[in-house]
Amino acid sequence: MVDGSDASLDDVFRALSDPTRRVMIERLRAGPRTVSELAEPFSMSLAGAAKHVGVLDRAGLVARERRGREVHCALRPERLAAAHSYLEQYAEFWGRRLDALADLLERKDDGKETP
Amino acid sequence: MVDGSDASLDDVFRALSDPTRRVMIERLRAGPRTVSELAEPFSMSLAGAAKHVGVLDRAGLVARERRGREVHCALRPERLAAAHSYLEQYAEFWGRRLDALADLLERKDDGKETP
DNA sequence: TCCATGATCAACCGATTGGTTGACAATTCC
DNA sequence: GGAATTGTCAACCAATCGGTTGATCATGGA
Repeated sequence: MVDGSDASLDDVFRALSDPTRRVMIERLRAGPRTVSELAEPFSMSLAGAAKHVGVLDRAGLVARERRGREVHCALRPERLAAAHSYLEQYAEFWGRRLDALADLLERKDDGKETP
Repeated sequence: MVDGSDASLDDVFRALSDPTRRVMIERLRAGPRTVSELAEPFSMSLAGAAKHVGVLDRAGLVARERRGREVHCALRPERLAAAHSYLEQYAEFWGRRLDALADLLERKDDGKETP
């Protein structure tokens, strides 16, 4: 179900709403990284960056695994796919309605019974 | 550019991270709605709901247009499409890597130079 | 063995969030 | 004109967020 009240989407979209975290995710596309490696591009304390990784973890977007004294992180695609497929609901909309939009606003609202 | 530091994605994903706002967006798929109509399903003050509409507006996800004493809202697909195409970057990832993920975590990290 | 490294944790801070209430403005209807 | 409807605005509140610092802990390398 791709329902609007799906609580797990809250966390996924929230996690994606921060540019620091999006950059982390993008770097993880190239393969696993340690927390320190993920933190390196940012002028930020390690603890701060590790918090971001924690958010990504709790959102289910990355998996952390301790290996010795370092923690390796890998991208988990499932939740990203969930967010993607949520938005997919609207693909039809922006294909079909792109031009109709202006009219709906400027003229009378004719859309209420047009599902 | 579908870059991680795109500031407008911040607002879009942030707007999508709230279930109230996702429900509003989904109802707008069927056609334009007034602020009151959007507020109706929720046990929340009108002012509260109107704030959510404001967030959606500032994120570029809906367009508001005052018509008489009511404000009509319509879905604007462009930014939704932007978010969708951002996630599209990863479609390749979850296609190609779905099975590789477990290995990357359990075994040595072999992914660093595999873009 | 000693020390530097990698990471987490707890406490704290200012800013933002989601929500409320109350006042207000504009429009519509009688 | 007067009253009800629709919506915004400002102020406020508790909770959360993004970030810091300092302490701690385990591990790895000299």
